[in-house]
Amino acid sequence: MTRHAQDNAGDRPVSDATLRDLAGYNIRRASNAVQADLVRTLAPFELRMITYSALVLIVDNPGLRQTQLAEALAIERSNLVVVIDDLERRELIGRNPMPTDRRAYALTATLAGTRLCRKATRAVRAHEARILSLLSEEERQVLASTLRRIEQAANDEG
Amino acid sequence: MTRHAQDNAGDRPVSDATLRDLAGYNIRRASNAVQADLVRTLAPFELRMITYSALVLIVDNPGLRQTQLAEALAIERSNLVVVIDDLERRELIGRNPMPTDRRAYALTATLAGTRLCRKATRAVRAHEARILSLLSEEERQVLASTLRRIEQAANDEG
DNA sequence: CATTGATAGTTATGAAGTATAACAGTTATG
DNA sequence: CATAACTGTTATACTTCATAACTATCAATG
Repeated sequence: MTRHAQDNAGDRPVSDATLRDLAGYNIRRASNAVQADLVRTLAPFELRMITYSALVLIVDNPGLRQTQLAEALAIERSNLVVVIDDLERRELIGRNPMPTDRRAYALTATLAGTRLCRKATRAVRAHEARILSLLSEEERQVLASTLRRIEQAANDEG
Repeated sequence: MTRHAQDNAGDRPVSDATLRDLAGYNIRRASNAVQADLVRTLAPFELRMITYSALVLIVDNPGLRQTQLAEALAIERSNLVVVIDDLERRELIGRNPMPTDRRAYALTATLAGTRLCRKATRAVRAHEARILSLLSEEERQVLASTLRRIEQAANDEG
């Protein structure tokens, strides 16, 4: 594919130049690396990525329904159930009856849930500060905006 | 967590402002979206992401061993086996004996494999051109370089 | 050169993530 | 009121990913 396709019988370093030209490859590699690190950051709080994300959204959007939350997290309703079960069992959130709709639950964080969320978010921010220490504030802004445009464009393709 | 934590009993849009402040969240969302789209692009070639990536690396680095390939792809040796099995069954690559080491295989692409690789890469590039059409050439370069620095920093954390 | 330890590829297995279908209870609609 | 649609749930299967254990082979050391 690229210029230097040479015999690799010896232990030459493997060239991934073709793949490095692809944005999808670079995004995925970076995502995996950051993700793995985030998992370690959240482990002390006994939170997985999805559990943490759900908790944040519940704290920020008290009263939302599970269907809304699943959509915001871009996961299936059915897969959200165990996540909510976990958070509820640990009394970090509550499933409250909705007066207007007896099918749905209004999700709200407990005081403990709000506190844990705050602590975890501080840890995640500290972690990101280390990861992004090489980037200027402007570069971070540009990165965020670029990624959002890519996400948008990719979703529109479907 | 953020400024506007308001009751969401109605159907207000869900705010993910706290998570959007996190680079890890933005990277993951963009990665998932692009990934899903890439899967669709590769489907006509009956290639999955990992199978495609493996094929590219074999074409670009003829003669490399499976352990080298697994490391380059950042997956476990054991999980690479089925990928190589698939490519070999379809006669896109070959496991050749290594004269210097009878434990290892020298992986090489067949003519059909090289051709398929070229066609698939063209399709992926065309797909990326659509996804990235909103970005200037300079923005793409900046993105690639930024992502690589992040990947590097995150890996160094471990 | 024999023994010991490391390495390449493989297999089996389990954990985690993800997608689909079906169901009961409830709400909305014609 | 009857039908359709929606909410949360369960069951299920498929994919991805990591780990341990195994065979065959190579490398190193006494």
